[in-house]
Amino acid sequence: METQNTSEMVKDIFTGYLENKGYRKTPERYAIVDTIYSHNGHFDVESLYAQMKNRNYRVSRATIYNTIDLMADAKLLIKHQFGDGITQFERVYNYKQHDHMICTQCGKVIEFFDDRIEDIKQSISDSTGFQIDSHVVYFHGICKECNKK
Amino acid sequence: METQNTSEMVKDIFTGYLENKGYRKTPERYAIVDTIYSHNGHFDVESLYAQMKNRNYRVSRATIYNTIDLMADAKLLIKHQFGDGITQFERVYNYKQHDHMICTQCGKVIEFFDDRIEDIKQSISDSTGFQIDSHVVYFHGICKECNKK
DNA sequence: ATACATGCAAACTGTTTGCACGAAG
DNA sequence: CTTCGTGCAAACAGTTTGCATGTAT
Repeated sequence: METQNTSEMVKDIFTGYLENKGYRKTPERYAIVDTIYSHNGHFDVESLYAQMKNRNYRVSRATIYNTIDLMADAKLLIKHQFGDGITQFERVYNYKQHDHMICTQCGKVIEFFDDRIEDIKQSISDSTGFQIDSHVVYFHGICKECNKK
Repeated sequence: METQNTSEMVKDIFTGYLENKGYRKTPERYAIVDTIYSHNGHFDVESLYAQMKNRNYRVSRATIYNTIDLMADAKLLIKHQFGDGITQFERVYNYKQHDHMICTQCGKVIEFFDDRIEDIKQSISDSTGFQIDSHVVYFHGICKECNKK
């Protein structure tokens, strides 16, 4: 099962990260990693907190913030600020590279993919000496549905 | 003088926008537009507020927020959230189209330009029916200087 | 046994809101 | 004269911080 594998892989990467940095392997941290990797979409801290409550995990918001930072550092998730004021996150390991279009009318976020972005990263990196680890691309505009109205 | 022209053009666009929307032409709004277009770089609300105080303009933060929203709507500025929690803005009219690289180590923001991004926008727009008005591209990584250390 | 991580609540910060006053139309 | 915009301060929301307790090492 593919999901199973991803989940295991992520746990291993995270364990390696913690060991490497000398951080402790607490059950709370693993519970958070697990919950995040149990679904694909974007999420914010508040809904993650609610979801973990539902699963009967007892973790505080502070620990969620802390663990999210660790995961971002370990390249297991990425932070988004689409402009509505709420910071969103999404898992990044083994999930198809993609970018986002945001409708300025209805707020919908649509994913798209274009591999020319990798080419651009390569050449900018080559010409500037800036080592590019990750990227974020947002296209703002009016989605198909809103445009019909 | 080129700056003079830009400033005049922007004022005209803004006036047209206000008239079109039926909003009032208040001195505070023009003072804010003027101050923003008196420099090029990124800025946040707090530093703009301070700068206007120095110029002896009396405007409240609330009015700054309000006017910034109008300018964004009029496509005279763009909003950035580079990830440090502070929302930054930058003028956009008659300023070379560019994007940003953010050093995750020292926080530096470097501008770069690549016109292939326009090609991508075009083809994504064609294939999805999403009307793309503007874009934001962030490359995250380690800048040349930090990489030397 | 010794820090480090957690939970909780209080503190903090950037932004929004409500209201009375002032000015644009 | 009417209504919208402003200034001010209070409210708000998301995030960070401090401290006592718990627990991984």
